[in-house]
This record gives sequence, C-alpha cells and structure tokens, in this order.
Amino acid sequence: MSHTPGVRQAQKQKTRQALLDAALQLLAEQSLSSLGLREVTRAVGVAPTAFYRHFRDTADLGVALVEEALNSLHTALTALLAATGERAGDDDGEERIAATVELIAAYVRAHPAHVRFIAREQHGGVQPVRAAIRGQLALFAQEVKEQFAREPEAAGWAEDDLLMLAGMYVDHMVMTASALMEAEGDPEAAARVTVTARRQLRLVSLGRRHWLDERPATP
Amino acid sequence: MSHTPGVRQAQKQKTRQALLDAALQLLAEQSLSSLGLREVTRAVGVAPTAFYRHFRDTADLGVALVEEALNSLHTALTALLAATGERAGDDDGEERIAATVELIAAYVRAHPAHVRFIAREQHGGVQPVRAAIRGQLALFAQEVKEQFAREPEAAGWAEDDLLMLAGMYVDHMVMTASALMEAEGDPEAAARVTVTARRQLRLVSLGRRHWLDERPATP
DNA sequence: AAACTCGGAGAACAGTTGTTAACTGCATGG
DNA sequence: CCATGCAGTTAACAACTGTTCTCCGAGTTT
Repeated sequence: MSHTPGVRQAQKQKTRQALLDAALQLLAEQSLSSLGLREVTRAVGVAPTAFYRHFRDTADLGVALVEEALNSLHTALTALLAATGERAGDDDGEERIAATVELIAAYVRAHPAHVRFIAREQHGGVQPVRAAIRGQLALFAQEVKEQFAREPEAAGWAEDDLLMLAGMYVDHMVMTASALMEAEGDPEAAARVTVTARRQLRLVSLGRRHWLDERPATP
Repeated sequence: MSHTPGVRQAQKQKTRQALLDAALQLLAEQSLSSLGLREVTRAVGVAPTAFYRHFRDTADLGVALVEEALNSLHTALTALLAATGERAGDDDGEERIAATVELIAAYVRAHPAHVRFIAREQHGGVQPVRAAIRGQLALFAQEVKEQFAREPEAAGWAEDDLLMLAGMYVDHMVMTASALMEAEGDPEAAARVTVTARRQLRLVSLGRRHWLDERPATP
C-alpha cells in the first residue's frame, strides 16, 4: 500500500468532504454566521484543530459550499437549457414551461440542502459568501441569456434586455426552488407552488412575446 | 411626578425599543441565529438579565422585529397603492412604473436596516421568524390583489391569477429593495438596479395586459 | 532505508455564552 | 402612606467558543 502516491491527498479530500457534508447538514437549522468550527469537527469526529488544515474560517467553508452547491445547480441548468432549447417555438410555450418547473422540482428533490443553503446565504450575514453566490448566479444569467439569444424570439432584442430577462428567469428559479423546499413533506403545498410557478412563467413569457410591440427602442 | 400612571410602562417600552434598535443595528453584519442575548444588552447598556423582562429568546426578539419592520413597510405600501391607484389606465403604465420604483428607493433610503433584516431572515435560520415574514408578506399580497381587482384591467381575471400577480409584485418589491440596499453607497450600481427594476415591471405589465388573449379559462 | 512532509491529535488558554438565584429601589394601587 | 408589583441589577454557574503550541505517526521523496 505504501509508496503509492495519492493516498495521502485522497484521505485529505475525504475528510474535507466530510466537513462540507456535516456543515451542510448543520446549516439546515441555522445560518452560516452562527456555525461554529468546533460544531462541525465534532459532527465529523475529528479534532477541532484539524479544521484549519482545510479552511481558514467557517466563512471560507461557506465559500467552498457555494462552489459545491452551484456546481450541481449548474449541471441541472445545463440540462434544462438543452431540454427546452430544442423545443423552442414548437408550441405556445406551455410544454416548455411545465418541463422547466418539473426539472426544478426534480433538482430540489435531489439536493434540498444545497437549495436551502443558497437561498439562505444569498442574503445572509457573511459578505464573502453573499458575493460568491451573486457572482455565480450572474454567470448563470449570462448562460441563459446566450441561450435566449440563439432563439428566433430574440430577434430585435437589445443585449441589456436579454440579460434582464435571463436574470428574471434565474431569480425566479431560485425562489421557486426555495419555496418548493419549504413545502417539502406537504404534497398539497408543493402542488400549489408548482402551479403558481407555471403561471408566473407564463406571465413572463407573455411579456416577452409582446416586448417589442410598438416599441422601436428602449429608453 | 408619582401617582401618574404610565411612567413605569413608558420606561419599559423605552428600553424594549432600545433593545430592538440595538439588535437591528447588530444584525447589519450577522444573522439572527447568531445574535447573542448578551451582545444586545451590552449594546444598550443594561444587564443581560433585563432581556428576559421583554423577550423569551432572541428568536422572540426577531418576531417583534418582523412586526416593526413590516409595519413601516406596510405604510409605504399603502402610500404606493394610493399613489398608483389614482393614475390607473392614465397612460401606458410607464409613469406608474417609474413612480413605483422611486417609492421603493425612497423607502430603502429611509429604512435600510429594516429592508436588510427582512431580506435576510425571509430565508434565514430561525423558523418562527421565517413564518412571521411569510404571513405578513401574504397579507401584503392580499392587499395588492384587492387594489388590482378594483382596476378596470382586472376584468375577466380569476381570483387565483390576481393573487399570483400580486405575489409577483410583492416578491419583486422585496428583491428590488434588497438589491438597492446592497448597492448603497454606489450610485452607479443603484441606478443600474433601478433601470432593471423598471424594465422588469414593464415586462410583467405587458404580460398582464395580454393575459387573457386567446385564453378563455386558466387550466 | 533514512529523511522529510504534513494531516491530525491533544492539551491548554482566555473569553464568551445562556440561565439561575437572590437582591434593590421606585412607581403603583389600596 | 404604606404594602405590593415589577423593571432592572449583581453574582455566580457550567458549558462552550476560536486559537495557539507541541507532538505523533504514516505517507512520500530521495
């Protein structure tokens, strides 16, 4: 077993991941700004001082969690853009909307803790974490915008307006995911959230379709 | 001075308010779940045990803060509904939108700490506080819906759809207020947020206007 | 096979936390 | 005017926090 490079590094990343997992679990019932270093190490079963080998702060841990969470969300977003992109213009958008909401719901079912963390810390008490989330979500909006720009409905749209629209979709996605997670365990409430989310997307879609009516240029 | 009823009660509410104010200030750089009882009393200048005369918990303090914050927001909302209600249908809605965003901006300038608190604890780590905020915002949406129902544009709308629309406006208001607060001190960023908020409202307004096009009933 | 690296353990530190108990003094109601 | 109520104080408690320093032992390098 010895003299095989990588064993040490693998062990290190293993406990690092254990710290991240334990923290994410503890953050179900509190905010990052109240998460204690000792609390996390105790949950993992390592000495408090071991924490410093991986993170400077709990804030640093938080930034790492942002990357982990929004990486998984990015995977879901890519799937969503691919799935809805191929049926652009097929129908009045109703199927597209239903598919979008269903994909969000599936993501929430798969990663509820990540959704909770992002929703909570997006406006939370730790500045670096807020900044990290904002930056990643801006990147998402950029990707959505580029997908929109590829579609025929985007003809005549200003870049700014496309980005605004993409931002609305991203924000709406996060809010819907958060609402769905809060309704976990109550299928009726979850159904209500789903129906509302679909109607909201329909409203935005209608606005999008008439954006250029009698409007040669945006003021 | 003695035998004058109310002196004692007035003093009590005075320190109670001092506790609330100090807590709100401390919550600028942390979340409620990490706010310590001693921290608050120290900032006010009273003994830690005095806290218990007013609140059971810091969570209890948080619920009181929700009521205070959303009471001031309710005043602003009423003013906004009155101001925009009287010019319903006057123009294409552009002035109405600008007035709405300006009123939100004015509110943020007047009560930034309240806005920060609501945005932060809406998805925060303290369940009773989350529930209190959700309940109050639902009441706001109800009021907005009733205002909408009074306007001629609402003819033919289902109750559910009107509430959905009102909810979108309330959510958008909170998000815009939060974004404006985060941009405090940077006039350029604040201007960007304002412009984006106006465009988003315009998009929703367009969707609203075409909601009933070729749609006899909502599925 | 010896030298080195480095993730983790252990103990100790000064400070902080929430909560309890018994108290003080003043506004209050009879 | 006196007895009661009650906001706020003082002191003490066990428990917990983040951080430092020293040390160990197994993976890694030469």
